Amino acid sequence: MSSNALITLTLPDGSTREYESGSSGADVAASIGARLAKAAVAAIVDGEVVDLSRPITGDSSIAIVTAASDEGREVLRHSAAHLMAQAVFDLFPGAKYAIGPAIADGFYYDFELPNETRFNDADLERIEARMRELSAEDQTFVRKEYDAQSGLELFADQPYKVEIIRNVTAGTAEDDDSEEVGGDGTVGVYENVRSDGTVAYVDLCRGPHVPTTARLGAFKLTRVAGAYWRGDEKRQQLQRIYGTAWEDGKALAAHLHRLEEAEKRDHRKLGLDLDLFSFPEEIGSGLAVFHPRGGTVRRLMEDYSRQRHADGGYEFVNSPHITKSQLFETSGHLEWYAEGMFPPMHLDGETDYYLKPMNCPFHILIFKSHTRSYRELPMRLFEFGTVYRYEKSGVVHGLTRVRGMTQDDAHIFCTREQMVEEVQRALTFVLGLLRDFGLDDFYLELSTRPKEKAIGTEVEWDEATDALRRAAEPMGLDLVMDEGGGAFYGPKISVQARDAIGRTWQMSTIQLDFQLPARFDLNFVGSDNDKHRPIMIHRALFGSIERFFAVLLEHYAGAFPAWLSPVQVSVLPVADRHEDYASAVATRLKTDGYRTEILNAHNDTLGNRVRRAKTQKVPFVLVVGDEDAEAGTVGVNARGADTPERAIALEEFVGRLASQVAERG
RNA sequence: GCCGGGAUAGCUCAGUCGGUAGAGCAGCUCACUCGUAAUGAGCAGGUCAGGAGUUCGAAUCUCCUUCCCGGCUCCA
Repeated sequence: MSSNALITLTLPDGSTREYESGSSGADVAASIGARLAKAAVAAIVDGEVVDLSRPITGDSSIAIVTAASDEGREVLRHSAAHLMAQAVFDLFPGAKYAIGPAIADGFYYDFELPNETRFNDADLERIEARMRELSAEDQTFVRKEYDAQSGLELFADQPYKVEIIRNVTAGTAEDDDSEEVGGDGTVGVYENVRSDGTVAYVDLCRGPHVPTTARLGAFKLTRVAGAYWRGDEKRQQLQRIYGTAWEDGKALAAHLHRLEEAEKRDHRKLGLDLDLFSFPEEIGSGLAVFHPRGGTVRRLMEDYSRQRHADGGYEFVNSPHITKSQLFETSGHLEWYAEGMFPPMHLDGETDYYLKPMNCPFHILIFKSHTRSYRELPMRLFEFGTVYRYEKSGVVHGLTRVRGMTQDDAHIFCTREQMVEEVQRALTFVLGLLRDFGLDDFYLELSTRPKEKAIGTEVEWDEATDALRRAAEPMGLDLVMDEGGGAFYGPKISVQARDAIGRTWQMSTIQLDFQLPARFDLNFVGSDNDKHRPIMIHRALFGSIERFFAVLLEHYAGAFPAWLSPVQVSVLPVADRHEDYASAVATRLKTDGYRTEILNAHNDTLGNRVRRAKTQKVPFVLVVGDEDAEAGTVGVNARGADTPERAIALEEFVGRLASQVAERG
């Protein structure tokens, strides 16, 4: 093809332009405008994101990627990971590098340092400073392609790169490898080239990258962490450095600001500030106590849940916290789940006792206490069951990951014919319940048979998994697969909820189980007078009350809706002489069951008391003075309202509060 | 469990070179009695997470334990 052959490129707006064959994205950007050329970091040619410098040799569609786009930021972050690795090599000679992808909001790179050296926080500053120097050198990212053999030679002293190349060429690539190498057998390599033409850094990489390191400025290294090679705890632990990178300083600052805002919602901080719960060191890791205010919220959650379960056809049961080991031997927990259990209590001359990590075996025994008829099915047994799990020390986290928790747990015993309908019914039930608590953005996840820890046959698992899928599909929600994520006894559907700032939380789980009924030899008498084996559905809707509490706390940033607020109304007399009236107002509210406190004038100014109530995120602050005592009114300062209202008739306020609470607002 | 970082008053934090601790807020008392996000003064509050070691002397240096934070793995 001659150098002046023309190609036709189609721009995103549908217009076409002609260029010389071999023109690059950079040429196209420059021909459109100087500003675009400056902002460009990559190009999308026929749907594929490529380097700006990649020559285009045929008619194509093209879009210029600027840094301020999702694709652009990904390129930026991936390039920043290379820059970081280069800085690490400069400062830590002999380092080995593994993988360094872009991730949500940032990037990381995994390293192995010689002599078991570890990065510390001070190293992050040095590495970041070195990155800035390298960025200032304006090194060019240059793509090269090699065959596999040359690639292996090039990275001969880099065992992780060698493993990646071998995997790709052997066709056994793992997911991460596609970040690094193209799928066509060629090994893509990027070099960072200095202005004098020398090569400063080489990496195995699919790309694309920004044109030069000077494009990378708005970045920050955030933390250092251990990470297992291939995410496998049986393999080498590497040193991972996380960073974030953005199109400009303003976007970086905005990101850091978002992190700060999310920190303000942290349930651990809010739990302290609002006096809801604590984790006394004396009790032990992952074991919470709920204070009166937190206890109130929890009671309200439980009360509402009980009412819904009663309406939903559940029967209430109760079971102890400990049991003889035999029960968990029969259930398979001691074989499959022992590492999640607290060690046993040894009693002289008796069998061992265990704290329960799950409620299911107990509910099974309740089912088994009689001969059951098909007429009793589906039997739905519900309990707020407190369980204890020996979580590994590094995973305990606030209320979302604890060692003692209460599940809103139920086990549904039903026939094979009923199971799809029962799962569907449970899904509908949970979505309604979660919506009542103010969550309304969901998707579903279907977790399948674990690779190693699973009981039962493939056929049973397939049937159970298929039943869950059939139940989930009509819900009209996205269904995401989670291969290998099921429990040891059955697959599960989990409901994932997005909160007010877009984070997702695993809430409810619904599991279908053919195994435990068999292990416990459960049966019921059918209409044919024969024995049949029931199916079991395990389901917890809040997940755990502790976790759900944390999710709500973060979702609402501590400002619980009025129906859940530990204190719904604070009554503030303007001066001591209004105490009697304030007391009368409070009594009136308490008569209707509203949680009301009085903040008296003694020792404290009105302004400060308003502040205290507002800080505690009380939904309604009532200020009562001479005019109110005279007229039977209140001043209403509603949470979130711009200005307080004056002279509202007490009964009018009560009505307003009543309707808000009734609507669970 | 693994890697990194931590623990000083109820909370947030300061504490220099190793010489046994300090502030603000919260609490209590008194004064003030006030109409919508911090009135003033005073008082009290600490085995510096726990233990061992080094030292004439440890909040400070070393080791162990507990607990917390950020990740990895795991998970409701």
